[in-house]
Amino acid sequence: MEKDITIYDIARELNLSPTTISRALNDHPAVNKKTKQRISDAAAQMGYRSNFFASNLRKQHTNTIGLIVPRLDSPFHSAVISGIEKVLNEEGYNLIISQSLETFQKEKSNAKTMFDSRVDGLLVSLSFETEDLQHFEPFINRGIPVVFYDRVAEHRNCTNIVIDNLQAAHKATSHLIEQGCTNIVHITGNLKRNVYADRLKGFKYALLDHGLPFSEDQVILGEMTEAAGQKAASQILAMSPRPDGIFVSNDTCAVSCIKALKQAGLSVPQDIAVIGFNNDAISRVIEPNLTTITNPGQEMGEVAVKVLLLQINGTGERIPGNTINLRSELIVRESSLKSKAKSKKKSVLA
Amino acid sequence: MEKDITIYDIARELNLSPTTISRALNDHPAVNKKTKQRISDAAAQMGYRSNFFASNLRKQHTNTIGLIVPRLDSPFHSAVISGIEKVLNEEGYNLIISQSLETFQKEKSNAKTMFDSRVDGLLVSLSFETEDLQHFEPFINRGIPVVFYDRVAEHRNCTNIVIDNLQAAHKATSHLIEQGCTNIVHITGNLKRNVYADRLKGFKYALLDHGLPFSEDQVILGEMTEAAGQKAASQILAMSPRPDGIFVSNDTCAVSCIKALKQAGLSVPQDIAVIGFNNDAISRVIEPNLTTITNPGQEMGEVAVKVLLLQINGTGERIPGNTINLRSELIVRESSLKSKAKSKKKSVLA
DNA sequence: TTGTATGCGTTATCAT
DNA sequence: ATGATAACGCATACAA
Repeated sequence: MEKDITIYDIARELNLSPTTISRALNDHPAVNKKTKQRISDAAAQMGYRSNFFASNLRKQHTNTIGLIVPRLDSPFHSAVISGIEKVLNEEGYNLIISQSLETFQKEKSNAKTMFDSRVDGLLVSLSFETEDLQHFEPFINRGIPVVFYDRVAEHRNCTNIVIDNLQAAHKATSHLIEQGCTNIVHITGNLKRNVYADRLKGFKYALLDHGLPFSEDQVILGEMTEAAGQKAASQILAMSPRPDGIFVSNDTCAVSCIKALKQAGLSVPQDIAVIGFNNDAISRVIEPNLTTITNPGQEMGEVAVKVLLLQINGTGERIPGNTINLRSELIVRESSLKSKAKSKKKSVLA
Repeated sequence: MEKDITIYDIARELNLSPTTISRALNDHPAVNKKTKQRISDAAAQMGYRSNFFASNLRKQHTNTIGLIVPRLDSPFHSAVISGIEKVLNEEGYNLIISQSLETFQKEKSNAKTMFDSRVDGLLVSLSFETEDLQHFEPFINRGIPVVFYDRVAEHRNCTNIVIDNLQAAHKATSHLIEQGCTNIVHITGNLKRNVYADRLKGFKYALLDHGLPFSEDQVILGEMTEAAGQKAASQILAMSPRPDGIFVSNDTCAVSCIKALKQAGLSVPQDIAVIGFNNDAISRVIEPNLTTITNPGQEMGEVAVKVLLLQINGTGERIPGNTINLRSELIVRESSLKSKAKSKKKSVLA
């Protein structure tokens, strides 16, 4: 349990002032190259490590950015975090993470913790239940940039990173219609969240654009979990006439729905075509493979953090109320392919 | 951009000394109850927030713990992190995370960052390539506790949190043998890592215990990725005589292997029975559903961090070189059930 | 190019 | 029960 060595120790060792040591270690231009070298050698040799806390205390910033995420154990958010961590690590920033577990309450308390931790910037994907953005005001008021991604909300000064959910949903729904579906159900999440509200809009507009009727009965709202998918399936099975297509707002839910449907003796896509969302690994495992929409988590994380860093090191540019759209596309697999589907024997057996 | 308010501001406001404010805010017993109340009211009213950095600088600890994990985008590690975050959040600790991406190099650099960040404790699951534990010595030497989980290594002073991989593998292999398999292949990862080495041992011992021969040809080493599963499948298809059972060290790999096998016209479990590892969601989606072994990620995370916290707040107990075993069990599903498998028509169609 | 002096906000020590 | 003072390690304004 040795003692930490400080710039004072190095200064004494080299007969220099602590100031010079500090400057050299921070690569200040006004330090002699040779002195700089001597100092960095000595520092390395003596096992010096900078004290973040003293430095932060002095500089009034933390080199830490905060992330509030609905849940950690989701393939999409894992990918996002992976992207964030990658960039941040290269830039020498630290990341602190907390999960809201989809509750407003927890999200508020997380925000408070982040604020008290004096993060230099905040990355947020909103919980299902979040009602307003009050809890982020302290950041805004102090000029601490906040960037929302995926589950976003409009706020002056905050940038949003998203995909075009409306368009994606429109594409998915249109695809179902082109496959011959005329009675389509949409399973989605809490409409407070843009992602679900926008997908519902895209769903509606697509029906409209193809001259199909829309009624509220065609929308099933839920938690988008495995259990929710099962429950939705049984609701769908009870509908009459039975729907011939389903557009689900995530793959987890779509997959469990398909499982339940198959168990009930239906065949996908012949009896019901299904489309999911996110392009999780699971979508390539379910049989039939799931048609879905890509949601570039890793890229979204990278972009979000880059935008945040840009604002932190603000070279003036503010980008207020701006939204950045990332590309996403429909990946067509068997679960929606009514036309090309060979009349498999499986359908008979079920 | 208002100015931060400090204990001095509160002190001035209430005509007290900063010392008393500090004590009150830290719930020091030697402060009058009523004064305490006045102070905490004033603090709340004035919007005071403690400055971690000043406090840390003074107290010489950070209330932050570090986590080094092979990859963030894995269901198992997501679950672990979820567990860790949950406990830490309750205890008022911060978590900083970095991923080694399975390389020794990156793990070393991560460790250095963590050390420079002056984490109060470190949680680690080793990368594939890690050769030694040198990079953790600085922590040990400074009395900073390090806890390994899942991918662990023996080290004086460090606690390991694991499941009994040997026993689990033994159970899995025995199950295959009981199902009538006599020519079993084991697909696993880098044997530097305990998890893979122990599973291989369990595999061997099970064969031995049932009087079956073992040869090195029965072991396929790989990255345990989706691609690795495919590759392993083609190797298996080229073997003669063809194996009738496979025990795979993770579900991702097992699933892609099954997919390839099916594509080649084989039926699982009739032609080849398969068992995976981890009980990821994907194991309940693949057809046939995958027999697998539970690996309690969330619990492992919780236990690991609790042990770490115990050592940090060291009430004397050291638990050096100790290992904590968590329960895990075999979950039997269709992919290994040769005996009960109805001769499905699917087998004929393939 | 280098050095001196000071303050960042807290907490520990030692008084009262 | 409360207060005065110093110290944690660093970075900057100012001086030389």
